[in-house]
Amino acid sequence: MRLSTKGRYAVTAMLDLAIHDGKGPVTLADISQCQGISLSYLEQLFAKLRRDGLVEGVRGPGGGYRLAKTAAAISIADIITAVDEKVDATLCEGKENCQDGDRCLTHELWSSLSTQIFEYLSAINLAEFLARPSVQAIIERERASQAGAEKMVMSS
Amino acid sequence: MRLSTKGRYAVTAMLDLAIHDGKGPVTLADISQCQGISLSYLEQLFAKLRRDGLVEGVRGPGGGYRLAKTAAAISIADIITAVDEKVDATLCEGKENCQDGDRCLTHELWSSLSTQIFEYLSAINLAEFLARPSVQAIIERERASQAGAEKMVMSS
DNA sequence: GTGATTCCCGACTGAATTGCTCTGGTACTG
DNA sequence: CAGTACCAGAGCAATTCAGTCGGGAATCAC
Repeated sequence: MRLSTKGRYAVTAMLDLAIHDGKGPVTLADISQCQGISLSYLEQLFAKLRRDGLVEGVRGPGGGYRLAKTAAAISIADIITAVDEKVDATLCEGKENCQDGDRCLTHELWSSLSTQIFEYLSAINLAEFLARPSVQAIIERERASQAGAEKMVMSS
Repeated sequence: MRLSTKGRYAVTAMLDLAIHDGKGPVTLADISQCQGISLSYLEQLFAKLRRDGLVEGVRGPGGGYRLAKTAAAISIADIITAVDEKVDATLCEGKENCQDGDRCLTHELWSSLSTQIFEYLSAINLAEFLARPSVQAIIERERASQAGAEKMVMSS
């Protein structure tokens, strides 16, 4: 269980998809431009998200990515474990029993804590997260600035 | 806020110190042997822990490290931030307002989540963690094997 | 069909970080 | 003073991060 910028990119992008859920797929180019990260790097992240069945791609013009499940069925933990391939490859994978016997605490103490963080993140799904007031405020602010830039779209 | 093996080493070592709290300092050589990591690496970690006022060293024979505060006054978050110097240096440090205006979710969504994890880890202190049944079970098992190896100590 | 758009896939790279070693100190105690 | 233990810094192999490049394959508009 790692918690790095890689996971942040993935979570933010997934939230982006969740917002546009039901309103057509979102292209990686848009996410790339908005988040300020390279398109190829995003492609690598989404390849993992796709392998884990979290998103599905729609090819061709007007295509992009959309959520493969409902927003409520995708947890933050799902996203992070998908991209941050968990390397809990501890030195002693359960077999070590600390046989020198003096003062020893094995990794079990840590994994106990790590599991709790994982369960905590598992309890948060995209739909619930988006419904939070603090998050809604950001989205509303986004929507306001989006209306201001609507002249660029010229379709609707 | 990162969550890697570095933090795990530190937390596990600090739990080790908390268990032996009041029973004399613990040497790094012991922790090094038991956790299976190098002594110099441990020294680096403990240098950071000491700089943050979490532990204090006792020099000379019979010396070692002990907690600088009570176990209840040290949270897991304290330990992790001490060794895992937080690099939440996001690209746009609050000033970016995502002005291309289309579909954009900034780092604020992530930091909202990151803050919650931090607060969650802040709420757990060493004393409370050690008092948990699952952790106590491990300690008791340790103590049993320690009694088995008591012949090596020959002092008590 | 043709071409444009978009996803898909793999390899490669420079920089940073991790985990660790080595060397040489300094402070304290018996 | 000799041994134990902390303190400090350079350095190093492996891994990861973030990104680049180049080429495919599916889909839609025409």
